[in-house]
Amino acid sequence: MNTPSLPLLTQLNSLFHQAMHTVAPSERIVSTLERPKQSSHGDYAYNGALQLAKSLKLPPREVANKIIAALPENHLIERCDIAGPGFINVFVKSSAKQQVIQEVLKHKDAWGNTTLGHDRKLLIEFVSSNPTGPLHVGHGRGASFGDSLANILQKAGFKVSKEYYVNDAGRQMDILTLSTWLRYLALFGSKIALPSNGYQGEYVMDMAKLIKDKWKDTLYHADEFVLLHLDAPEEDGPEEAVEKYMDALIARAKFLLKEHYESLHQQVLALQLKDCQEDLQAFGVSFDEWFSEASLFHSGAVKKVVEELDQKGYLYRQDGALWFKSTAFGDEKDRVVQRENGIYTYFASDIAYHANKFERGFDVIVDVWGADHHGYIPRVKAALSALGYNTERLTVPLVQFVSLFRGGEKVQMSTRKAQFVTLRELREEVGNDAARLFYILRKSDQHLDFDLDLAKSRSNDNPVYYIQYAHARIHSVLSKWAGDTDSLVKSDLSLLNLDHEFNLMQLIEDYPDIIGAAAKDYAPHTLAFYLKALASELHSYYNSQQFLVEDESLCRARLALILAISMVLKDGLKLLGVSAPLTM
RNA sequence: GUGCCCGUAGCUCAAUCGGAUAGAGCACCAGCCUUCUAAGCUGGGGGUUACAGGUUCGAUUCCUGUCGGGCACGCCA
Repeated sequence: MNTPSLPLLTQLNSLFHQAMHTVAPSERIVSTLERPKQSSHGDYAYNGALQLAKSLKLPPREVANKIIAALPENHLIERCDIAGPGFINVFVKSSAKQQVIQEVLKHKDAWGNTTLGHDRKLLIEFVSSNPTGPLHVGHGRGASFGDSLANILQKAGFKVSKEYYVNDAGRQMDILTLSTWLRYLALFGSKIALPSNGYQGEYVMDMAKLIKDKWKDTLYHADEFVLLHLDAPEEDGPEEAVEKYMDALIARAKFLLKEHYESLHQQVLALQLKDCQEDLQAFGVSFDEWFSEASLFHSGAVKKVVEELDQKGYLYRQDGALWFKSTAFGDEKDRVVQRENGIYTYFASDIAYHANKFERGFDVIVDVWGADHHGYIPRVKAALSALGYNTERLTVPLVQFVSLFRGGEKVQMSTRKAQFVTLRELREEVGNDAARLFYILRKSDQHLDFDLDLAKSRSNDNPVYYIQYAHARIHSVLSKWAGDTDSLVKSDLSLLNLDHEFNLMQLIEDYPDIIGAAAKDYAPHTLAFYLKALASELHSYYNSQQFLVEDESLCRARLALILAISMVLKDGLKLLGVSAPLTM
């Protein structure tokens, strides 16, 4: 029966599925219809005959004939041609193509929703930068990618939770706390230099000032007490000595500050987290959960998960440390979970964290990581396998590095010297919309060359404006028309028979499949390219035809089409975190 | 040295998880505003998909090797 709310492609696939079943009841061919590259090859092409030919021991073109003959009665297909080695080229009736406009106008921003996810619970973790300093442009890519992907997955029918893993335990936080304290002491005239492996950024001094304002001299200790029996290593000395000196300073801070150390630690963490949250919020990125690493220690989850691995016989002791036999699960070498000094490694808390993700009942778990962490994946999966979890439910899309270009020159960045461009600076320079879009304009696992000049340019070279302009143009026309847009759903769509118009109908017809493909491949860039193509076709149509024509029926039909396009543009941009202005 | 990723037009990148004649944008050349926004449109030239084999009806896509580039190889996170 006719079910108009199903996308055209779904209905056609169903017809061919039935035909295939008639021709070869025992075969299970999963071929689906595709858009051919050339329009002369029909609106859709089917390659099922090619796939079936071998097992039926018949020429493909003959099989194609049988399939066509077996197609059920329908009002969608105009005709089928057999072409090339045995493709079936399907030509769809105009009325079936025009129908999509009404569908979009009826469903509005629900057009494109798919049931791919089947309401499965999905957890996506991204950014998860150490709260030890401002987010930089690399984190921005992870934020843009993760948030856009989360939106797309949600539209594709998953129940999505977004999570940020806060590394609030461990040595890095201690180093930040100490760095802040030394800067604080300097405000009282201290001469102690910040070690080279401390945090050098200006934000550390800002925190120091803030803490001095708040706590006055509560945390002050004279240099001779801070440095008692401690010798600062030479500036270009061995790295090991510098690390040792840092640990000694941290121990000294804990000793001198007593319970105040923990307060300072908490204060520093809170300030950094707040900064990070505000930054991301302004970037249009929000999270459902900020998951604390420290909570895994406090709850005993880390200890528990290590004990469980031990009970299952996957741990052994060597050189004083506790090792996990990850080689038993395909990893290159075994990994330490507890150091000789009794402290758990980051790996240990990460096992506990991922076990926790599984225990919370997510069907699909997505970790968005920087590509430099790719070597870390096998050991996490190994540990989860050892604990009995199905690691096929965990996927780890990798996000590659970002290089900034200004005036054709690469902008030099160095974490060591704290010479990195922050996400905040980038947003201020190019704006949120350009930043969000440029980040996902490349496949995530490819290096990204971010052209700052292009992102700022108000020209046709800039894809952000190009897409937004298409949306604004449509609304400019609609506001000039000044009619009731809700009434356009009743337009006579059979009047739309130009090539441009059919091209546009085809594009908005494809929107659900684009969402599905982007969700399946974890590839938001697919959506960005689609929106560029849709904007391009709209601009082309705009230049070739007048919309506000005297013939009222034709005028309303064309307005219905462009209104539908504006809805898809707006929805797609929203998924990517980009605004859709009504005027520009 | 070992593992993972990548190599497509002069440049930046796509290519519907093996499909038909590999596509866009930039740059270059030639055109389009007394008409709904020219932040736009129309037309043109440009390729041995790094290289060599293999798998099959069919390969940019899958396999092997070579060359070239990136990343990772800690009791760091």
